[in-house]
Amino acid sequence: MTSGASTADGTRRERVLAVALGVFGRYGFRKASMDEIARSADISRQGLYLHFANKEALFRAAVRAELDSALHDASRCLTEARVGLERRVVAALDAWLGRYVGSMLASDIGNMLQNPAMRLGDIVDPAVGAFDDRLAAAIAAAMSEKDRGRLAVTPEEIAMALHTAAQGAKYLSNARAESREEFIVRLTAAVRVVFAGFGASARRTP
Amino acid sequence: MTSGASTADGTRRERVLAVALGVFGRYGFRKASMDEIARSADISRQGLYLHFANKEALFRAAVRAELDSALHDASRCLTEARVGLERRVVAALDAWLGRYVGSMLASDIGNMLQNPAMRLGDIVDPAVGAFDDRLAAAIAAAMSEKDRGRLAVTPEEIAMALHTAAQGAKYLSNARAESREEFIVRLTAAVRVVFAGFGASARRTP
DNA sequence: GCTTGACAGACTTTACGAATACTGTAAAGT
DNA sequence: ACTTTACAGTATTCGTAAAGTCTGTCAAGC
Repeated sequence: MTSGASTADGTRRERVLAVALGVFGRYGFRKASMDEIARSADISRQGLYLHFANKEALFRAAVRAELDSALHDASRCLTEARVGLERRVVAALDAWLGRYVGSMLASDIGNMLQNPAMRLGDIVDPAVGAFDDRLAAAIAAAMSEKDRGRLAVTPEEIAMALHTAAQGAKYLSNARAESREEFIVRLTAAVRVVFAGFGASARRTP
Repeated sequence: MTSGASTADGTRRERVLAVALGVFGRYGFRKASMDEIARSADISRQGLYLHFANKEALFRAAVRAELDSALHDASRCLTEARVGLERRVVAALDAWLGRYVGSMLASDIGNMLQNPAMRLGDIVDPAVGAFDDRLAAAIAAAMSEKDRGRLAVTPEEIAMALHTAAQGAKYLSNARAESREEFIVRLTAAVRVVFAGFGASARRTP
């Protein structure tokens, strides 16, 4: 096998993407330069062009990798064994939305993702959908049959509402220049309320 | 009495404040000019200085008036007779946060209010507190004694969570350039979920 | 009680050429 | 599989100077 190649390739690629996202996050798409990214990743500028056709392709790949990673982390939080639903949901929403809260990136990555001008819908929308699906699945799994009949809302609706509330907590914390801790407090308060009405099955404490 | 004066004063003042808020909202504090505000309000620029010491005083007065008005509207929504709590809460949150959703004001008023650089905390914080209080009171009033004992969260916590969720709905609708209708759909979905667990008393339909 | 006109000083915008930086491509080297 | 060097064409930044705008204040007038 020409073995080491593809593995080393993968690691290097990942490192480049992580570095690139940091630079894009700090400076925004326009002001981030290929040269700065290359230097930060300790490769030549031309090395970047061997992996990515152009600046936009690199940016989109970095966003995709970041969303994959966040989705993976959030999924892991949701499937944690022996932890109550409420805690798992808070952890997952924090992994999904809280990453850059309080880090005062000049042009916040989360905002870039939502900005229609960036045309990232084809990358972001499926990731958001996947997150909502897993959140809904975790909620459904924790709901008893009884709950499912009794409640007027579906797990999907609960997941959407939690996602909306988490977005609000993030917005408020960002707008008021709060720390990630304060974000988590806001988030926890909202999640607690959503689950407060849903019986003991949802509030099992670890 | 030197009667007409003070009444006419009040009306004129209100008109000026409404116009000023529009101009501040469209252009932001810096780019909004006293001249533009004066012309839009059909008075002379110097007339403004007879009522307001300077640009900042005018801005703060306009913000105060806007918050008073929004708080008044929201309160009215909350005390509407013969309407279920859920609908009243949606209407109140829409009155409180939804006013400028979808109106593509260059520098959205809501964002100005949250921006610490604007130093509006002494005006905004009490108004936000008052809104939360009234929201909590409306929720408390609709909760049966039984509910109050059964639930693990207070009306105040529920109000805060609803407020956070509404902020999230607003952020998402703004970021994605959605209309106010779409904002209300998001908002309603979140409110429905929060109240879903809280028994029939909260979901009485009108 | 409000208007018009005028004014100083601070600040912003515009214009413009020179300097610099960036992207994307290519070729030669290790 | 990557690096270095080089290059064309374009975009961005920088320094500077002139023109313009804005705030806040004053005086005179109805």
